[in-house]
Amino acid sequence: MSDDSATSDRAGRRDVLAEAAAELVLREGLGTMGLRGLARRLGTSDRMLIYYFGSKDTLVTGVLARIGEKLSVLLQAYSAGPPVSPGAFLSQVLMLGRDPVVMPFMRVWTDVIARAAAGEAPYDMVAKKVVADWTAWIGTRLIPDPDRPCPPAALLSIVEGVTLLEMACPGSTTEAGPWLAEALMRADGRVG
Amino acid sequence: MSDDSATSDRAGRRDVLAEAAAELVLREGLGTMGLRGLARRLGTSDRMLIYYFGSKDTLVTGVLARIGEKLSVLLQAYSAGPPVSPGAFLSQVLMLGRDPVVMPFMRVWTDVIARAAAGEAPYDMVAKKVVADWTAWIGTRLIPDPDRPCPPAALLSIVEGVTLLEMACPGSTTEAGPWLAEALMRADGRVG
DNA sequence: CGTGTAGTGTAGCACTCGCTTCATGGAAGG
DNA sequence: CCTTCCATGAAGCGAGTGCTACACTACACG
Repeated sequence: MSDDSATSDRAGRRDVLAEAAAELVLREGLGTMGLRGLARRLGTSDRMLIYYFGSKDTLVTGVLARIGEKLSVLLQAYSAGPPVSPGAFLSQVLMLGRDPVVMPFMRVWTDVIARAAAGEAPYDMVAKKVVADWTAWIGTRLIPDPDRPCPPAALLSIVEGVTLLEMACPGSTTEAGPWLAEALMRADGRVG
Repeated sequence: MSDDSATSDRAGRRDVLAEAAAELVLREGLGTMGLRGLARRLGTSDRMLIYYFGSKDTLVTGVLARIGEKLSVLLQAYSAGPPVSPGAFLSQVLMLGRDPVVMPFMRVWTDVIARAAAGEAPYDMVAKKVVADWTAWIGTRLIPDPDRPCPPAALLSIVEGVTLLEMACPGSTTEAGPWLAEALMRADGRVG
């Protein structure tokens, strides 16, 4: 019950498992989320995963929520600067997406959204929150433009599209990212 | 025993099944590609699908190839005009993607690419060809720009991203598409 | 007629999936 | 010591998957 023994009670053990699963998913992707395989990699059993999480769906949503928290901590560092134009933002985010620390998060989120697009539960629910969080964050990072307000979903679409294509056909988007960022920056400078 | 004849009953029946399956997938998505469910909707049995196609993978690739042929016929009509700028092209394609006839194709291809991104066979192989075909077609539709050649994958990324986000969170991209097209068109007009 | 052969229905195999049931070990508490 | 209850392993359930073995019909050909 004391803080140093927080890992000995049930909630603590569940937390440890969720954390380990989150690290595993970031490392190896969502394809590892079968109960038996996941349990084996975590050094436990499917029986115990159900025991601690109740169902696979709550396990998945819990692990993804934890991954979301990790990412939001990471993004704090990038939210410190001043708001920027859509083109500059896209350039920053595409650069950020190639950071080896951030890349696993992009891949997991894109995978979540892809599964949601296929109608797979519980990813469809998670995806709604992920998209909402991303658009909110993007909104705070953009210079407000009363003439042509940039919908955050526009930039999110580009990031998701580039990430998806890169996952499906590695190397196919090496030129696409920089060109898009530069094109939007050209558009930034073009006044109505 | 002359089944090497071009119009053998067996090849014909397989063709009929592939065509019906293609129509079904366009109508209801790739989620309907389980052998038993697919067979039931086609008025036959899983036993017969394996009999005519040999395996599910060849069935899937055959059906997707047929869908690709259908789309390329559709796109012929849009390949008649002169090449355009990236912004104009994006505007046209995003409009095209809302055409009720073309939309099912976009959804299927995006689903294929999403499954490929997850490493699912045989979609990973199909996706490579789909991406190659799309980039080739986009390449023929763009005005060559010696200064800033637009990588076709850039426009494909946007189209895939918008489609994916729209499938996962319907309505989330209603403003994104037009804004992106207009931004790229602004960039088109910006020289140097 | 008999013999083959192409098409098809029925049942089933071997596997994976999420999840449950049962039994046990072992520590906490009286 | 005995009881009680939490954590865990072993096995299994029911439904799903792609795919196969077998039997049967209908037709072709000698």
